[in-house]
Amino acid sequence: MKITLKDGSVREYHAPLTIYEIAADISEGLARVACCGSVDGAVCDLRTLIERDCELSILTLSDKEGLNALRHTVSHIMAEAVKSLFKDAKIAIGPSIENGFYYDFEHPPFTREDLDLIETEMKKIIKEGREFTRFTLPRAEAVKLMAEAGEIYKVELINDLPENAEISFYRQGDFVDLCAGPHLMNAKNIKAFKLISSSSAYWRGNSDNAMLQRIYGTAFAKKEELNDYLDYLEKIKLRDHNKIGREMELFTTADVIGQGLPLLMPKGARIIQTLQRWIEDEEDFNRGYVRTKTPFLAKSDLYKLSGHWDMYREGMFILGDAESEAEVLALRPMTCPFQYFIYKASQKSYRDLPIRYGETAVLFRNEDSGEMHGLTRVRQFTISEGHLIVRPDQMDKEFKDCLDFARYCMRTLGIEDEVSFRLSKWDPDKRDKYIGEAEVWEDTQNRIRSIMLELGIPFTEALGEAAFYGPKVDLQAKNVYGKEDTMITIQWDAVLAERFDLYYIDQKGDKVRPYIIHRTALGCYERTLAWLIELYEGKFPTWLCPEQVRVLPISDKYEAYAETVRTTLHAHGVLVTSDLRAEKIGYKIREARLDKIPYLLIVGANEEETETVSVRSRFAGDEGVKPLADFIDQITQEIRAKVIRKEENAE
RNA sequence: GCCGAUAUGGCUCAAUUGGCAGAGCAGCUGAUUUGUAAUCAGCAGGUUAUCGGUUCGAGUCCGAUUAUCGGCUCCA
Repeated sequence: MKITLKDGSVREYHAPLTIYEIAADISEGLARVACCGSVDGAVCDLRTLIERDCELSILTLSDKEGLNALRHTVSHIMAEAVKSLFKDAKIAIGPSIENGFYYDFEHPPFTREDLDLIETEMKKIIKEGREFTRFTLPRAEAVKLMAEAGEIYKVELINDLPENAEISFYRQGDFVDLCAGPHLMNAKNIKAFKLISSSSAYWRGNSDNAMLQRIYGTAFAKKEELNDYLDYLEKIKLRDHNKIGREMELFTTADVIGQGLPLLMPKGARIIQTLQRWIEDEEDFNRGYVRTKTPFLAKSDLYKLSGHWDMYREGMFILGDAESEAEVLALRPMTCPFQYFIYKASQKSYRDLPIRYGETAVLFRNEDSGEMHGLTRVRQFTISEGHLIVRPDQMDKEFKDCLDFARYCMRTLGIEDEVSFRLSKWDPDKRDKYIGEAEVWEDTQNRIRSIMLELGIPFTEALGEAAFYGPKVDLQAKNVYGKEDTMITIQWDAVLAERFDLYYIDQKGDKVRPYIIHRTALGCYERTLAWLIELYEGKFPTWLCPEQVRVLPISDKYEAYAETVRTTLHAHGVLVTSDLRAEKIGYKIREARLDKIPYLLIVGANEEETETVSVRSRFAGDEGVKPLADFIDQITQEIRAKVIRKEENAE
């Protein structure tokens, strides 16, 4: 057989060999660092027997797949350690994940002390240099092996494997685990690992199932890489919007007000106001939107019509008892049906379309109590919501325009590279979660996919992430902890027009159903603010800054000019605060307190002493909306002139 | 909703086996006039999240509630 290697060279063997043996044949050093292989592009265990011609890469710790194999192996060693320390623990699953690995156990909650014990035990195991061996069993014997060991979760996994699946196990010492691999040959190569945290997780991610205990850990090729990662985890917490957003007095919460109901303080409200004015102006003056203002609540009848009553009732705040009262009101979890009734208020011609309704809408969603988090997950939020009522022939263009708008917003905020696009599809196996015909779903998803491809936007596809009425494009962003949230969503709805009996009159005089696009421009302002805080570490672009200039008076004479300085800046729309205290502390300006303010205006008694100091060198996104940098310089000149003039008059 | 943890001045944290709630920073007042992470002195600031219990006595022990955090599940 002929084996083509990564570098293009070809090796010939006459008998079947494992990947490990081939690696050893290439060089002993390669065999030592080999973690797994890639056969014709598919990741394989080193123990895989190669029997035919193929393209083979030997993957090491410098490959992503190799590092994953290492982490997966460490997770097995952790399971072994847990089993040897806590005999009653039952093992569930333990994969490698983005920055490490985890393993789920049936066991009472682990404490940090438990984790330290487990770590010590793992080091012992690694020092002993366990060999990892692989074997397979027929289904019946596999079930028997795991059942006898009392591993009920493994039995369930085996029973759920497809008919023809190979059932493989890995053994290290006395520890045997059902596993598809790949794994390292030996524990010797594990140089750097750390158990990070433990928490609970449902078996198979289903909240109806048993609650298991998950231990998260990570592993790297080298100690330094591990330490760098741990440092990074510490450092990243300093950007947490929930921490610095409160410190910066952008928002706060109060026990008596309730969970998920943050209070935006003057500075936070100012940022959101700036964003909101920008979006509304952009929509109304540049993108052909018309504004609506609709009620915060409606009768349950409306939500029954929209489908929310059946599909989303748990998520709504219902006022009154729906069981005993004939009619109850509910706070709105979205704006869609309200805007549909604005459309329906008069008969529309094909000439009227597309109609683009925009509303800065306050929405209410009754999230489960454990879900609330800072500004990213709240029970009341404000969204740049819009619904476009569109003729079928206009649909592609309008959808593209919505995408363009979303990208324009990201670009203006200077964070275009921070978002990823996701085509969120329905799950055909869960028909009860969706309304509408299967063909319509498939057809719509295909159309969105081709639009994305045509625009050359890289995207991923996600099953079961669609809205109940249609597939969508989501712009996803990660928070400092790596958790992903949807910032912006653009949804293609081919079914609700029917439900609400929306139509227009076409050229022939017939009634035709329009399509609907549900979309946000910036998503919801609270979440977007949270995300901006984290990305900019609170050091916002000047145009977004709630405090753009701080005046630091350094002269006793300043009092006389305070009014001049303030009114001049205000007249130019600059947000300015003055720190009269600075007068007393003289020149001692503490950077720690000022690094989130773009400009300091140091005002002295004369020209030499009056100047702006730019604390930061670069302001991402400033070009996008309002170039304040030059502007401030210009104003400074103006103020200097006034200050000097006033001084002359006084004399 | 589920599992775990936490809750002491504006912030960060002390308070021994249950025994007088304390410090630094921030704030205020005065002094200092010095160009970017800390000048000096003084003052003020807390019903220890809330409610209840045990006790001669509770920040500390017990229970409930509320909120916050880390996850799971769910979602913009």
